Amino acid sequence: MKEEAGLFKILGDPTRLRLAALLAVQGETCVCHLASALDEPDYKVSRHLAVMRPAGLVEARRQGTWIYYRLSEPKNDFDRHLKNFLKASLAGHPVVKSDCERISRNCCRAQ
Amino acid sequence: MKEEAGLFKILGDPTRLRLAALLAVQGETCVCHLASALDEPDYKVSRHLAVMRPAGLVEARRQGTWIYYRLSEPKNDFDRHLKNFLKASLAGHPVVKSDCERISRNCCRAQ
DNA sequence: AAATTATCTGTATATATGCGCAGATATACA
DNA sequence: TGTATATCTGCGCATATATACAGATAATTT
Repeated sequence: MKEEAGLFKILGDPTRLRLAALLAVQGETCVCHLASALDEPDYKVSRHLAVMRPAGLVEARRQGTWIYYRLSEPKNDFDRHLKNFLKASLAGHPVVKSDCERISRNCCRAQ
Repeated sequence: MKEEAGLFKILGDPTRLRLAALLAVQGETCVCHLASALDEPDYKVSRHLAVMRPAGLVEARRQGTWIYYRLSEPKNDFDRHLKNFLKASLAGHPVVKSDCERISRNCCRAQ
């Protein structure tokens, strides 16, 4: 049960929950886009992603200077339920919606 | 978003997650049954319930010496999704199953 | 009224957590 | 090689959290 609780704990921080919701909605996104979406400093976003990563919540892929993060593919039933829950319960949330809109298209040279 | 994250945070402790799952499966249960189910001291269970209560996760009802706790009725879509998620993702969990079985029928005089 | 059972809480302690700054690392490009 | 951009991390600080013990409160029973 400790593992499941650990996932809840990680999502129990507003910044990390916003990141997870954003990734659930937007799919793979680079750090600078995530930071501009949340309007938070890059080091803060990076720190939180570094917490989510070893827990298996997100995975990263480097492409040149940028690092793209995405929600991990669910590895078991709990993960699957969790991912569905995140998307279903937060996709329509005002904060998530405005985070999506706030993604700056010129904070880095990607796309 | 702070409110939703707050709920995750509260469930991000193994003891509280077990309590929530147990209540989701068993329905209304008194503190001494919960404590015996989790095999944890009553004061510990009580403390954690006291954290869950003001967050609107659980509600309590006194009946004589005993206090029965139950998951609150969902007050919005997020709550509804959360409750479903808890039940769907944890009802079959080994820990939750054995917690259910460990509920002693003689730790107090209720039923 | 005293004893019993169930539940809660004040306090101390140890540990964990989030944050911001400054600097490090990595890649790309001129 | 030097510069710019993107990302990460060591560190110190302030705050939050979980736990255990002892004692408090509340309802019940004798």
